[in-house]
Amino acid sequence: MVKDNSTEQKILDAARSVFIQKGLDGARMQEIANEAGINKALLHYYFRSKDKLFDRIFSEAFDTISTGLGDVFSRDIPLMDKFKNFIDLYIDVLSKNPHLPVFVFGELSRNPERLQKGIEKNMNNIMGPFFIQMMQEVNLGRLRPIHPAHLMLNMIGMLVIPYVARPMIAPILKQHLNIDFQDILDERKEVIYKFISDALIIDEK
Amino acid sequence: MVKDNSTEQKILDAARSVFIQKGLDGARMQEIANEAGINKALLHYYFRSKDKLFDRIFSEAFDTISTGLGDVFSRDIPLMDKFKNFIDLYIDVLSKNPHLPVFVFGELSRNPERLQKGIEKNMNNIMGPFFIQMMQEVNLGRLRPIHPAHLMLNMIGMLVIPYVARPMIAPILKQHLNIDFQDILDERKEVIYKFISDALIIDEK
DNA sequence: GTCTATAAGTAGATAGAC
DNA sequence: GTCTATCTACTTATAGAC
Repeated sequence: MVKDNSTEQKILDAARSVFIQKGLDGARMQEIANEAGINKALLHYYFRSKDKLFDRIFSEAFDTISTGLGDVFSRDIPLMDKFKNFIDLYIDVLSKNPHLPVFVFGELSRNPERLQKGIEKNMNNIMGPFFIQMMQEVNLGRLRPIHPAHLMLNMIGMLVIPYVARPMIAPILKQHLNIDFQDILDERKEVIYKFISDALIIDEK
Repeated sequence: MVKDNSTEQKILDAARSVFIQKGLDGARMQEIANEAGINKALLHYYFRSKDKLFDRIFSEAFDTISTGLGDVFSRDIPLMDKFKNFIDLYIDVLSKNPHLPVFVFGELSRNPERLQKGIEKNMNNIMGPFFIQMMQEVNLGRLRPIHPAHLMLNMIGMLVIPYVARPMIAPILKQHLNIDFQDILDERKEVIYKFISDALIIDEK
């Protein structure tokens, strides 16, 4: 993540930290300057305005959160392996960037025009073949029928929810059941894959 | 929702609308005053400060989003019926308040101390019996084993994700597959219930 | 209760020295 | 490139008339 110790890089690291924690409206240029160990004027020297600096951070975050959707689903492997790879990859990304979903979804909901154009073009080549592959498995009687869009929603929901709802759920689990949320997080990969396998795969006994 | 046309109620309606759309930091007292058809001074007359007004709105939102967790799970009915009731209730709440999850999760992630104390106490009476009921079904060989905490995460994730990620997913579905997101939303109740049924229930053929 | 006017503080952004 | 000092605009909050 950290390329070097140049001022620009220090600014980006500080901006990332502050923007993701406080959001566009809650972030202060002064705080970013402090965290970068410089002053406000230098921020404006490198990035003309708060909005421009934010755009940079948001684009980066958006790229991170849409990682793998392309790579994983375009590989020529069995469907369930795609799901497994997707789950593993996504949990790894999220565990390294736990606040990313709230940040991206929040800023996107207040300003949907931020949606990047790049993603959409790449999608065409991915979604088509993936949908066809799912239809085939269904027709072969190996998968219970479900619309691919719903399945993707289900997977993404199960993947993202622990990070999004953590401040709400972690205290409840701890207080009433003495469960550490981190233990739950550690089990998510296996649990989610098993859950969708059980839901999808038709047992042929 | 609207009790009467009193000034206080007009303020609360306006504040709810603005705060949920823009968040605490993005909201402006002037905008709330405009939307309520009054001036800023009157806002401070009714609610001493922006923070106090926000607290009121957030508490209300938090109550709404934690609706039913109690009612549904404490009723003495079969486990799968509880899930079905929970899904139906939650989707109804969300379809009437589609921006609530992003709002609550966002504000809570920036300020976890907002978590209400009330919820936690009620939880004790609910979670215990529900967990026991699940264990029994598992021991009877009717449900595939899964930790109740994971199951709840899975359900909540699948329920909430369409509303949270809508600005990101809706354009993709529309552009590449010509699917209206509203059609997906209309199918969620049935899809989610079927998905968890297929995942949980052991077929006894 | 409701208004106008204004105070007090803070934000992003720039000027200009070094 | 980096700094200090400052401008301008905006925001919450209050004072005080009606």
